[in-house]
Amino acid sequence: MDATATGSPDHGTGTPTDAPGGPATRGRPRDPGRDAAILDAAVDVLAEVGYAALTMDAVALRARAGKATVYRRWASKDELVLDAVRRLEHQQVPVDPLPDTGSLRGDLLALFRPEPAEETARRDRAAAGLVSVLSHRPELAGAAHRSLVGPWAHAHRTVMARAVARGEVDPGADVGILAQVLPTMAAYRALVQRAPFDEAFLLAVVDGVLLPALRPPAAPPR
Amino acid sequence: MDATATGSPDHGTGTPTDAPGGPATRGRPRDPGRDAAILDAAVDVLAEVGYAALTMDAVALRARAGKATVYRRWASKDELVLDAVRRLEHQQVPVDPLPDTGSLRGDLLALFRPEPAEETARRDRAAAGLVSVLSHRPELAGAAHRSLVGPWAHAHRTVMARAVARGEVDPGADVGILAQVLPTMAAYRALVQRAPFDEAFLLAVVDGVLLPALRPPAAPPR
Amino acid sequence: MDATATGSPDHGTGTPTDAPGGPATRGRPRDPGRDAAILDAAVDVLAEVGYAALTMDAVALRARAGKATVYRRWASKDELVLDAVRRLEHQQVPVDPLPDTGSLRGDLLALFRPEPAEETARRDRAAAGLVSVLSHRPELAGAAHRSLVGPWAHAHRTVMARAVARGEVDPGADVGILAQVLPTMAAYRALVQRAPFDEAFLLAVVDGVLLPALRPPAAPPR
Amino acid sequence: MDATATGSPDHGTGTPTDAPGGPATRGRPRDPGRDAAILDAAVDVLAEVGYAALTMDAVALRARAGKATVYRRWASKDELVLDAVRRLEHQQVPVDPLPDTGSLRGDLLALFRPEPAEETARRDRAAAGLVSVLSHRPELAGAAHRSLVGPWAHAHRTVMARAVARGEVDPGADVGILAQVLPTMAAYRALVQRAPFDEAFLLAVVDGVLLPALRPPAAPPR
DNA sequence: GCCTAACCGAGACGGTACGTCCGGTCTTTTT
DNA sequence: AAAAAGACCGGACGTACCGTCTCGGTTAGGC
Repeated sequence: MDATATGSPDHGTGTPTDAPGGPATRGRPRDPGRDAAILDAAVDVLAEVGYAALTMDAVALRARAGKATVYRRWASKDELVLDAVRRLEHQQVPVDPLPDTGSLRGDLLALFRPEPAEETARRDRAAAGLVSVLSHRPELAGAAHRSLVGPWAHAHRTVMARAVARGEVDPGADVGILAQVLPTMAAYRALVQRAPFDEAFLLAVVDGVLLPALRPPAAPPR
Repeated sequence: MDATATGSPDHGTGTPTDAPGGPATRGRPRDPGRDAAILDAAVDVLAEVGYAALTMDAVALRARAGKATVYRRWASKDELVLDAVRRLEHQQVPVDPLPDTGSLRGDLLALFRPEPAEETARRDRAAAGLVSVLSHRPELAGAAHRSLVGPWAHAHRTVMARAVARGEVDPGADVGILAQVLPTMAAYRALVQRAPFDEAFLLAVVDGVLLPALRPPAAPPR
Repeated sequence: MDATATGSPDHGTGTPTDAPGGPATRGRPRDPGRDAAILDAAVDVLAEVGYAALTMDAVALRARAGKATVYRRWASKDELVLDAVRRLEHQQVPVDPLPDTGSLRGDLLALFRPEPAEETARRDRAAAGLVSVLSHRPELAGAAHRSLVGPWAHAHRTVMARAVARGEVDPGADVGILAQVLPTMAAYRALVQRAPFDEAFLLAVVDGVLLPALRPPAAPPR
Repeated sequence: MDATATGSPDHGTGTPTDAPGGPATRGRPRDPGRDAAILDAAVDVLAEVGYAALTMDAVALRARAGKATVYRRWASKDELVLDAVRRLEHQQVPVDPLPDTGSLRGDLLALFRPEPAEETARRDRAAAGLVSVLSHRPELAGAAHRSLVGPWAHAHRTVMARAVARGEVDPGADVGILAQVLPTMAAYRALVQRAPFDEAFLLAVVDGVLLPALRPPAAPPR
């Protein structure tokens, strides 16, 4: 269900008769290399001309693929673009080895790794594409949101929970909502405002919003 | 420059007193009523079928206008839709008489006034349109952002400044960034996430983020 | 009836109150010079770009006239083009002083006056226009035919009648149909075939068709 | 050159054996059935509403074809209409078994075979279309003329030559031009004058022009 | 080692919206 | 009231692109 809803390639492993005893994969199997080639082409075209001017023919041509090969994997332009954007976003969420600097502020800042300018431009074009997809297919909004800010929010939640465990911050803080603040505001910047997500903004949010809201409720000794 | 950048209708050639001895306005002048009729039609169609299915022919037909009359004023579908969205946004000044309940929490909650459901649906469709326009013309992102969250952020800033003046909150708080938190997160919800901006979310942000971050540093022992 | 049917300009001498005692020509009278200016412009445009590419705006622009001024005189593009063609054709029917060389053959050949090549090209473009008008408005076909081949056929009829009176030709000949042969074939050449109406063709028809058909029925002395 | 000049559908790229090692025909081949379906639809629409009101959308709709499929074969409305007219003309070979009644007059009259009224109307609309095409593309005039009057003139020439061989007519007659008289005048009637090509006219030309011009020079004393 | 089904590139296909152009009408100001 | 200028409605034009279908040809299995 998730695969269909989010537009990821429909790898035809599941034929109608998927029952035990009859996988019966007859005929030539799909070339898995085409998936990546098409997705790469889509990312390139998206970054070069934007969503509005992206055509399926152009993607197919650049991937040296036929249009049928594309449509066998993605049901529509929107599905393809959505996956292309995801590929772009996914490969740069830096939360795989979660930083652990010992302080909450250090962790939060470390989660933001500046990227090369070239990559930034790429992401900006992709953001335009994603936004447009959402306007065409609102039912994908949830999936896109989860995929975009979900990992970031999860990382923030983890880092904040560790700070709580360390006794560094207010144990009664609403970590659930606080963990969403920075990812959401950053996503809004990228998708709608198109302003750069620079370090100044990062510091303003961390030092002006998150840390004040999390700071312990006043030390007993007055 | 403004006209081009923002897509507003390109009204004729110059003011009546163009130049000394100038030819003045010759020929039939543009009918200003057509501007409004077309924009209204665009807003209607946008609200009914959304951006992707909005057709210039449909707009022209509903406005009882020829397509040439539409294209004489807006150079493309995107320009027209952008103006239509703007009209929608403009006509809802969110906080004309700024609430003053005496407490910061009361003010913040009062700023969120539930609107009739019908109006909400209308604005949601329009938001979809706006988002799509942004994906086609990223250079308009700044203007759209200012018109969407600008007024809200300004209202929040005022309310917070009053709380500072009352001595209710931490005078050293970064009101500049804090005033953006709720408007930005709300806009993200509406434009990208397509989740309802309901009261639960409002309370979570106010009580979990804004008030904690603003509370005075030296709380009396609880 | 003829004026309306053929599209000649509707010179507004006849206002609704044309009754005796009340000519009452009120308001600014029509500028008769505009008729000629517009017609000249139409002829020029027709000759330059042909019927298909002739636009009313182009004609009005070249005549330095407003479109309303054109439409006040001619009800449609077809009517105007028809008149333009007529002006072109009319001014070169050379039958005003009917030639009288003393012999039928001399008269027939004299009716054909070679024209400068520049004028020929003009006529060719005009012919295209006429033909197209007829395809749009078949009801004008009769009028166009009468105006184009009518004068020529009348001239031929006169010349042949004189030959009959002189006893030069068979008195029982069907002059009615014979007088149409050359004008009709010439018009066909000009309008449809677009072959030059050159002297060779003229001689072939005169010497191969008309004179043989008209020659006296064999002299009594064998 | 021929294809372009005449507007016939542009079938694919080259013959199967294009060049040694050539890429041969790749991709889905053109469906030849669409050619005929579109042409048929064009003929129908032409006959129903005439050239001026013929719409490419109407043709495509009736042929259940997309507009791209039409424009892939014909570059413009004119090209398509020309081919449609040609199809109409082609399918009426006027004189397959040449009549041989024994007399020139009998043969000439027999060449005119009345056709069903329905067919006449069809051809008349088609003639209007042909004429209009000529006005848009004068360079096709020659071809149209050859296809329209060529076969008829050829038939007349044959019949007249037989009469010469029989000694029935003047052996010195200019059969070349005489054979064109009736076809040309008939075509003029149909295309320009829009008068019916009725039997009265036929008899007038045959008895008033052709037979008198062809009669032997030494008639027995009447 | 063949047979067969499903793959692949290429591109034609139906449908639909785009933005342009033009015919004929209407509405200004100026003469 | 006519003239010049030009905006107005309606509708056809030719282009572009989406998603589907159909070619010839290739590439795995299964027999």
